[in-house]
Amino acid sequence: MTATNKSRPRGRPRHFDPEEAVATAQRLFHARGYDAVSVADVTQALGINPPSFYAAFDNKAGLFARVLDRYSQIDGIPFADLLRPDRPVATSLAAVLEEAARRYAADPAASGCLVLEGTRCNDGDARQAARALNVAAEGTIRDYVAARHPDDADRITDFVSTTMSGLSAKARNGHSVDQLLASARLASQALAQALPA
Amino acid sequence: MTATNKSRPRGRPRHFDPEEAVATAQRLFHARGYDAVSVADVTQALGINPPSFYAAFDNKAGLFARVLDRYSQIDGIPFADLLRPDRPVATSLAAVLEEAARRYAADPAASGCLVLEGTRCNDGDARQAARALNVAAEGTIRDYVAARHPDDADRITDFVSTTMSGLSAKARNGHSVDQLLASARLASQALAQALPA
DNA sequence: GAATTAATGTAGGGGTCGCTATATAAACCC
DNA sequence: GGGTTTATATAGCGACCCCTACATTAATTC
Repeated sequence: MTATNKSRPRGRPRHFDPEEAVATAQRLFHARGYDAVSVADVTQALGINPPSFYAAFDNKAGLFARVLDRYSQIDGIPFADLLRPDRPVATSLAAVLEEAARRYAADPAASGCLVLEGTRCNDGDARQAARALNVAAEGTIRDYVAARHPDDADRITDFVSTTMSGLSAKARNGHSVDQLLASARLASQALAQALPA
Repeated sequence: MTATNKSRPRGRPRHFDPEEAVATAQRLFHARGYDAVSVADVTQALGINPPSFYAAFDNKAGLFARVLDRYSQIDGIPFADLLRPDRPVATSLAAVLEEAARRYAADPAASGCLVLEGTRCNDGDARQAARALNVAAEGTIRDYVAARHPDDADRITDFVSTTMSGLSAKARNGHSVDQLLASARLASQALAQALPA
């Protein structure tokens, strides 16, 4: 499967797979939020003891950073695919919002956006890691908009980001996919109006 | 000032004013969020000891309920004033969003909406208290919209609520009043388009 | 005055938090 | 085998969490 068949490293071999561990931790963090997941929760879910955890991930925020990277690469919104230069900016942004609506409510056990929710946790390091990814995503959006609507890039990006934050928050408060989609489409109407093709 | 001059009650008189205490606690909760404020933080800010706190407010969530009531009566958005029957529904809702944008970023030390942020904390009782107020506010909006646009009331309410959640989240992440106002106005464009006067 | 009522201050219980010191176990190389 | 390296398991530290038992103080009523 995922066997990396190099000659084994020196000391005692690991009893668990760090990649699987990150995936498991992602589930926990996404379900309950960073603050509500304790290191004990993680170690128990992994069937390991605290020293193994700290040897592999340094600390709780370190694990969260790994989780955020995995999330943005695997489960995050594929901005590169959606922000296409061959169609109107408003159309691409509408696709982003629609994709957000679908993903944020797709799994009731992991609602909302892990990054956006992470930007609001009570741990400074974890919050900063999430904010960095959030800033990067906003930068991607802003650059895309600026290429054709330079004067509107900032406020359009703010609006899209604000809407996504709202969608994530409402997903966590129980809104269904249909409800989120309806809100996303209403927001997209504003974009279509503000960004004439 | 606020002296309620009735004949004093029986036992030893209180050393602190519960109303002032609620106001102080509101500041703390609004600044840091429910989870990040400890009972020790509150008692220290009030200059009292834990037993006095628990005698007056039962527990931390009990204090938060008092704070939420005070907030929604004094610092919350005045829906009754803004949702006026003498102007277009979309205009009233735009006024609500604009008011939210202004309030959420007015005080950098108390950004966002205390109720909306409270609906996402990690304490069940506190969360439920906040959600009850949120549900009530959404009901007010829904009833107002339904009077003239019954078929659109649900989705419009969802959209307004989602936008407010986004504004609150972004306020807490550092967006300025101007940024929030711009986003609120873009959202209002969608409302104007969806709800013809 | 004595009895009653209620809020106070002191002190700490019981629990969870993130994290670690220490010793042991399991692989490697020679 | 012996020596080295690395991950493990056991056990627990110090800090903080929400909350409370208990004796004391300050007001009332009688």
